[in-house]
Amino acid sequence: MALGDLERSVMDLLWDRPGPHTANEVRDTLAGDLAVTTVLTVLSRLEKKGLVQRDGGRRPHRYGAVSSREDHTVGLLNEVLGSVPDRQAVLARFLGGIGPDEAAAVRRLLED
Amino acid sequence: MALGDLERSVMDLLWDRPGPHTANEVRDTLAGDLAVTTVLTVLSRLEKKGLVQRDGGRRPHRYGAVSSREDHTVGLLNEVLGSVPDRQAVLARFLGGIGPDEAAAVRRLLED
DNA sequence: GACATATTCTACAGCACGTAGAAAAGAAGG
DNA sequence: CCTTCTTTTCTACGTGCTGTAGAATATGTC
Repeated sequence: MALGDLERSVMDLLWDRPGPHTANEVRDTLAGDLAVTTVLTVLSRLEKKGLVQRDGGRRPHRYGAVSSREDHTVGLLNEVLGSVPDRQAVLARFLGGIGPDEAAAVRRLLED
Repeated sequence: MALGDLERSVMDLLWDRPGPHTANEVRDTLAGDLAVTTVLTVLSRLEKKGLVQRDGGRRPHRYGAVSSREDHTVGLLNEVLGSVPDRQAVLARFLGGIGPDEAAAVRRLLED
């Protein structure tokens, strides 16, 4: 599920700042001057997409990211890789394109 | 630039079959019963997106993919990775999630 | 030139997203 | 309990993208 610009900004905010947030906090932290209802709409859509979870126990409700930015991004990577018949071939081209420093890092990451 | 379902089908077709194709060939190969104009519209949009190139020398025009499916997909991967502040952290989680066989393949791919 | 074929223009419906007002629901204080 | 403030939900609209294709135009063939 692709994200729009504002949805993305909200997710970035939730990822960057720890803990659950109220809609008003999100609005105050976001750039620009949005209405709270706008933020609430976006948060609801993100919730429906499974990216945000809401604590609706007490008011105001608190919102937080369901998974980390890294896990979410890995999901995107696998989605992209799933759209292709030869995953290996793509990885080959990808690895061929990364710099030597990053290649070393990848090698290091594979020790386990 | 994200692709719609039909756009994706057309790209898959151009990637799977070699050589440039006419709009009619594309239409005949695609599932469903689309009008040629539909196919032409999609091909034009894909051309505008830089994914398809057209040989408009003789009629009917011939269309082909600009880059391989693998190169295009690598571009998508890098786009996804570019949206994140810590690329390395995402790669770490990604590599942690792949199977041992694929990890071995990646290791092998890094020999060069 | 008449006819067949191919391409471009124009158009529209559906959907996702940014955006927010109006209405409803809940809290808080007197 | 009644009023008032805050928060949430409903509803709505403009825009841009995509699937879809007819109408109009251009090009090739005989």
